[in-house]
Amino acid sequence: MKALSIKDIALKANVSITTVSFIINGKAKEKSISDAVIKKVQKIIIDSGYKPNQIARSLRTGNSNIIGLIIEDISNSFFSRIARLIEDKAYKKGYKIIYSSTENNVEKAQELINLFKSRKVDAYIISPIKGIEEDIQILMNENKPVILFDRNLPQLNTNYVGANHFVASYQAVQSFIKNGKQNIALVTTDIDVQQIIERYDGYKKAIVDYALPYQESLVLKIPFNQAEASTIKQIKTLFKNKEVDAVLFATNYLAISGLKVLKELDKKIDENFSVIGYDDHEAFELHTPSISTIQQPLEEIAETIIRLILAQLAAKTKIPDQQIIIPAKLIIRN
Amino acid sequence: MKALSIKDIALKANVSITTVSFIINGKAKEKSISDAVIKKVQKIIIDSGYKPNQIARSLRTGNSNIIGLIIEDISNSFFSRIARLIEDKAYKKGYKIIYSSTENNVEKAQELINLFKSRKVDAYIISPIKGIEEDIQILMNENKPVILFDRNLPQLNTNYVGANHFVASYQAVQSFIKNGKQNIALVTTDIDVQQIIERYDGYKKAIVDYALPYQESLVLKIPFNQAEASTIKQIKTLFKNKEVDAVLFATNYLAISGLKVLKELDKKIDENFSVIGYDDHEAFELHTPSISTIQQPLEEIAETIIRLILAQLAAKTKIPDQQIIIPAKLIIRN
DNA sequence: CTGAAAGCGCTTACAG
DNA sequence: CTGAAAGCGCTTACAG
Repeated sequence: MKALSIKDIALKANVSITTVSFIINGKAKEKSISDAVIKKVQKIIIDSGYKPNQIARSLRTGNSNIIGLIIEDISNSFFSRIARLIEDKAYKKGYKIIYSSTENNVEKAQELINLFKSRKVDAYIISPIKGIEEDIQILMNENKPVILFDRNLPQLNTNYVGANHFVASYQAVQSFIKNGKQNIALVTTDIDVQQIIERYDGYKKAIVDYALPYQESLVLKIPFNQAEASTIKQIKTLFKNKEVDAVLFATNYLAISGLKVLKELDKKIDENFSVIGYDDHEAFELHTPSISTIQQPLEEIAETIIRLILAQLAAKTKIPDQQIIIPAKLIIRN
Repeated sequence: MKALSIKDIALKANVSITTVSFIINGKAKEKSISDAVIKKVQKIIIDSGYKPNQIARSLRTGNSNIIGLIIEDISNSFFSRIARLIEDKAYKKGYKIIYSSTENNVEKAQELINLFKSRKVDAYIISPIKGIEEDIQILMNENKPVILFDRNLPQLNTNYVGANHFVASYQAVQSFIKNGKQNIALVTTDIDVQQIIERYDGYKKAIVDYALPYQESLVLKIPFNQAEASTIKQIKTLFKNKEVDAVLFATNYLAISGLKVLKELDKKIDENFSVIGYDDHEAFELHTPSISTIQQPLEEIAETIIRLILAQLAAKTKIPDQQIIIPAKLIIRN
């Protein structure tokens, strides 16, 4: 059973396909098609259940009403929540999302960009990784709207939407210090991206500002993509260091691993040992005791991304790129 | 800067676009193109960075190498994990995924199916909802591969991959009973889909088989899509019923809400009060005490879905639909 | 007020 | 061993 085409509709209605096309695209008035013809054609379209072939339309017009979303890992709740919000908002404006996970792998990210390019996506929302600067620059040269989020690539002059990680982690450490903590650890990843480096910088700056000794041994950089068992082992070693009286985790999954370690070690979170997580996670609030965390304003980030994208898509000429930094919020739970 | 087309490559290589097309599609040998020409054209393609326009290819061939994934909500970790696994496996076979969330809304699901249709996706993976039987039947009539997962639509004779929820919830209740529980509650949703009904049926059957009184008042059917605050209120009322000594939650998010209630009420999970969750969640293991749960074998489900899809896509003729029921696992943590 | 025709970038049956 | 041409289903400049 072959799908109907615009030709079939034109035939049934005894008009040209031009006329049908104008009516479908709401240009009937503008092209002064008679009301009678409009009515007739619309009825036939509805009765027959005809749906225009978007592929043909894309080939002709060069755009697709699809926005490509490239993220690190859809199964990470930070990304899946953002994806859902972006999807909702895009959908309301008539755009669909194609997404894919890079797994933090440069080759996969490049392939994805090429793939999206060959599918003629109208715009790109990318949580980028180091090493794809050039590919992104090419997109920009082709005048495609590109919005980076979560992570920025400082070499690039793109649109960027992200949280202020430096300030957030500074404040987290500050709150530890104000509660009398002296040996504050940071558990972070070894990936070399700005938003992770900022978290480290904020941590270090707070330590220094408050005249605490900076101790290299309290900073644990977990290799990205390693099995959780190894991560747990490394964190365990850190926690066995009796000095540590507070820990800031730089990502939610590291915090989860850390909490598992605490559970295994039967080490309590109390006035002698404090924990702050990142990006929030349902497990944080439920944990006994509840875990304080740094929350990125997901709704606001998604909203801003879509706003920028739509502005770019609507603009006839290139609008200046914007770097939008949104404050993250330290949620103290105890 | 316009993208290169096959014409540009043909021009540069001084051959016809037919020849270039054959080479791109690996039909050069079969069409006995000379090695010299193949080499020359391939070099030009690589040097120029030419990528075929997939939109044009799709229009011509009628397929897209895209699989449409329609789920309830990507931000639910059950779905985002499945999505990630499906994406990985599909990607390895050269297929991309477009996904979208239905939010359990029939109109949105219908729109999505139409949208995917108009984009000529090659196959559909759908976590369906009641009310789209007809739309799915139409896809099947058009001979498009369709795999339902998570939820089945019994009226339809489609491929289906899902866990055995009846047995799983039966076993959960059985384990409560063996531990001497007498007043076992079920917190479930009011959505009228098979996989939820099965969980209820398994619960009830176990109660009856073990000659416990079935108590309507211990079954809480939470309206889908209501604000969590209302859910919490309803669960709170249930828990204040002093009789309840065990609870089975039929979904992970209901269990999360339930755990929040227990925390608020300061009600302990111990030998007097047991809890089993569903679908697992990182918070379950971390919880104090750890929460037992029914785990669906995500990897196996994703693997099976992709296997069925690829078999269908490879088949010249329609292969019989299969209903594959995979056992779920009761994970006891305490 | 409406239509014939070109063209988007491919694939492939047919011809030589 | 290789190419000219039709056609996938649309949109739109042009003509009347």
